[in-house]
Amino acid sequence: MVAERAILEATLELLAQNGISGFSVEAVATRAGVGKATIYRRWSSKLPLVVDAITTLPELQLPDSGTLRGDFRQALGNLVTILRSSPLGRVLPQLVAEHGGDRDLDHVVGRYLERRRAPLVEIARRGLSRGELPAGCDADMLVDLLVGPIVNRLLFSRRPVGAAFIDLVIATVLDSAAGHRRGRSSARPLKR
Amino acid sequence: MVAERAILEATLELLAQNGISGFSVEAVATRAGVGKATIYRRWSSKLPLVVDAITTLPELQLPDSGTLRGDFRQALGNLVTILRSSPLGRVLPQLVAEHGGDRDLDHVVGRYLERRRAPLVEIARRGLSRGELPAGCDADMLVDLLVGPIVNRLLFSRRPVGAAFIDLVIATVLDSAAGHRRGRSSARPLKR
Amino acid sequence: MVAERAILEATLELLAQNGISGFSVEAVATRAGVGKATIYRRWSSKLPLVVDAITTLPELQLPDSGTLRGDFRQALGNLVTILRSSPLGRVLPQLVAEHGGDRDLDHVVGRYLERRRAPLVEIARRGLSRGELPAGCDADMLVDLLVGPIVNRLLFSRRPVGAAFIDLVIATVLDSAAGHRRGRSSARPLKR
Amino acid sequence: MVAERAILEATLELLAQNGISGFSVEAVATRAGVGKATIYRRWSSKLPLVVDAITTLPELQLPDSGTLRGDFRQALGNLVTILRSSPLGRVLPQLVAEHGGDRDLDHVVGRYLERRRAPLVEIARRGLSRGELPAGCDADMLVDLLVGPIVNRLLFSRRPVGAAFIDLVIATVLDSAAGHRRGRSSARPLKR
DNA sequence: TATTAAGCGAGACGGTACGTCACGTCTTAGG
DNA sequence: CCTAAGACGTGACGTACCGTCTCGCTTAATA
Repeated sequence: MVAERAILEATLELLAQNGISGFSVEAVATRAGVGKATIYRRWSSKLPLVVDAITTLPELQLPDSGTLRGDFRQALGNLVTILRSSPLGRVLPQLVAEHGGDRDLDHVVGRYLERRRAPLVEIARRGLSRGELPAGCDADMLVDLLVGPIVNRLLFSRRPVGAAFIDLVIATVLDSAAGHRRGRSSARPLKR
Repeated sequence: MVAERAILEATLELLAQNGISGFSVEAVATRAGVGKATIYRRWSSKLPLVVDAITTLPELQLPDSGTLRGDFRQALGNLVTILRSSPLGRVLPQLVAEHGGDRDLDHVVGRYLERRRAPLVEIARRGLSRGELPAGCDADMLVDLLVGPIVNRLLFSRRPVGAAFIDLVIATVLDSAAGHRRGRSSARPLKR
Repeated sequence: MVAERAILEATLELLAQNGISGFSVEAVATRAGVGKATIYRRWSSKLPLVVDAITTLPELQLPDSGTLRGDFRQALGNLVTILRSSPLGRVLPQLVAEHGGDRDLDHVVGRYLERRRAPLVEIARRGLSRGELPAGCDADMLVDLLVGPIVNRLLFSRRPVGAAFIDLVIATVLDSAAGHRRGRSSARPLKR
Repeated sequence: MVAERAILEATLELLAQNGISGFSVEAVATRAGVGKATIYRRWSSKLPLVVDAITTLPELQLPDSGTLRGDFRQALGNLVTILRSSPLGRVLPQLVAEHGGDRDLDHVVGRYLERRRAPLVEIARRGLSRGELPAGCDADMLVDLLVGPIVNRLLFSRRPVGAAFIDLVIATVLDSAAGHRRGRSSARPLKR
C-alpha cells in the first residue's frame, strides 16, 4: 500500500525529530496525509507502529574481513553508528520499557531485538567453524559479552564509545575465550 | 514533610503495579491523598518525581568478602535482584529514553545512574589497591565491561541471568585483565 | 432492483429499532447485504434515503363513512396509529429539523408531508361538496386546525391522544365552522 | 461560572448559524475558548447542552390586555416570533426526535416544553376565573387546541402564520368553547 | 487572644492526544 | 459490467492526563 509506506516514513521522521515522547499518532497522520483510522486499521497502537517503523531501518551488514576480530570490529562499529545516527538509540529503551505490559508487544519486540543480534551471532558461528574460537564456545553468550558493554555505555552511561573502546571489549572477550582453551581459568565459561 | 513521603510511596507503588505507562500524576495524588498542586510544588514534572522516587530504593550494598571476585559476585547478584524485584527494571529504560530531551532531566538521570554504579567502581578500586588487578587498570571501564552484559541481558534480551552467567562475566573480564599483565595481548586495554 | 428493496427494508427496520440517531448507512449496507456504494449510487445522502423509506409506509386511507365527521374520525384515528406504531413519529421531527439546510431536501420533505395530508384535505372537500361545510370554507386551513392539536400532542407534549381527544378536536373545529355560517362571530374565519 | 455562560452563548450562536446538524461540541469548545472536558463536566452529551442553552432564551411573557382573546392574541404572536427568530424553531423538532431514546433526556425535554406552555395555560386560567370561559373548561386542552395548529404550520407545513391565522385559531377555539355552554353541541368537550 | 498568612485537599480549567465511529468517495476482485 | 467488500481522508465523538489555577479550610506564627 502507498499509505503504509507514507505512515512508516512519517513515523521515522517524527521519531528522529522528537524522540518517542513528543511523538503522536495524530502527528503521524497529519504528516503522512493519512486518516488516523488508516493507522489504527493496521497497528493496534502506537508501539507496534514504532516497532514496524524501526524494522525498516538498515540492519547490521554481515562483514567479511576474513578474521573474527575484524568482523566484530566492523559490525560493532556499525552498531554504534546506527544507534547514534538513527532514532533507534532513543526508541529502543522506550520499547524495552513498555515491554512487559502487553504480551503481544513483548513478543514483537523480542523478535525484533533477536533479528538485530543475528548478524553478530553469525559472525561468532563463522569464527567457530574456522577454528578461531575454541569448539563448544557459546556464540550467543559471546555476543552478549560483546554487545552489553557497548550498548550500555551508549544508552545508559552516555559516555563515548570510540574505536578504542570497541577494540578493548573485543580483546577482553576473545582473549578470555582463547585463554580458557589453554586451561588458564578455573571456571569453564563460554561453553554450553 | 509527611505529604512528601506519601507521594513518593504512592509513586513507587503505582510504578510497581503499572510500569511507567499507566502511571499518572493524577493517580499519585489520589492514592497519596494529596492535591496535585502539592506534587507540582515539589517536582516540576512527572519524570523528576519518578527519579526521586526510585532514589529511595535500596542501593547496592558494598560487600566485603575479602576478594575482588567475591565482592563482584555479590554486588552483581544484588544488582540483578534489584532490577528484577523493584520497579527499577521497568523504569530505568524509560528514564533513559526520555533522557536527551530535557537538559535538566539529563543531568539528574546521569547523576542517578552514576550513584548506582559507584559501589561497583569502589570494589574495583579496592581490588586495585589490594593488587588483585594490574596497576593502571581503569576501574570505570572494568565496571562497564561487567555491568553491560548483565544489564543488557536483563532488560533487552530478557534471557535468564543466573549465578552462572554472572560468574562467567566476572571470569571473562578478570581473566582478561590479569592476562594482559603478562603481555599476552597485543592491545593494552583496561589501562587508561 | 432487488438490492433497492432490501435497502429500503433494512432502513425501515433500523429506523424502527434505533430511531434516526443510532441509524447509519453503514448499518443499512451490512443488514441489506449490500455495498455502501450501491446505496450512494441511488441516494445522495442519508436523509433522502430515509425519506424514500418512509414513503413506502402505508398512507392514510380515504375512509367513506358517509359523513364528514365520521370520515375525519376514522382518518385522524389512523393518523394517530401510524405515528405511534411506525418509525414515522420518531423520524418526522428529525426530517423537519434537518429541513431548512438543504434546499433539495426541503423540497422533498415538503412534498412528502403534503402527500400525507392529501387524504384529509380530500375529506374536507367532499364535506364541502356535500354541503356539510359552509361554502367558501378553506379545506386546507380546516385540516391544519384538526391535525395540529393531534400531532402536537403526540410528538411534543407526549400526552395521550385517545378517541375522546380526537372527537373533541373535530367537534371544536366543525362546530365553529358551522357556527360562523349563522353569523355568531365577528371574525369570518375558515373562509378564504 | 464564567465558562458556563460562554459555553451556552457559543451554543446558541452555533445553533442559530448551523442548526443542530452542523453543530458540534468541538466547535462550541473552540468558540467559547474552553476545553471540551469543561463541557462534558457539566453536560453528559450534546442534547442536554442544547436544552440548557435554549432554556436561556426569552420565555413567553404573560400579557395583560384585559381580555382572554387579547392575551392569547399577544402570547401566540410572541410564540410565532420566537420560533421564527431564534434557533428554537430548528432545534425543537430535533429535541423531540431524539426524545424517546434516553429516559433522562425525555424528562428534561418534557419539563422544558411544559415550562414553555405555562404562560398560555395561565392565560386560560385567568379567563376561567374571569368567567370568560365556561366553568369546568380544561385549560390544558384549550392550549393544545390553540398551539397545535400554529406550531404545526410553522414547523411542519412551513406555510405562513400571520395575525389572521392566529385570530382564526383563537376564534375557532373560543367560539366553540362558548357555544358549548349553550348546549349547541352533542359532545361536551373542553370539560374535564 | 485575635489576626494573618502559609500550606493544604480538592478539583475546575484550557489543552493535547487518545482510540472509535460514521461520513461519503474511491478501488479492487469476483460472478 | 455491475456488485460486495471495504480501504481511504475527514472530522466529531467522549475520555484521560497534562500542568496551571483558584477555592475554602486548617494550623502556626505574629501582633
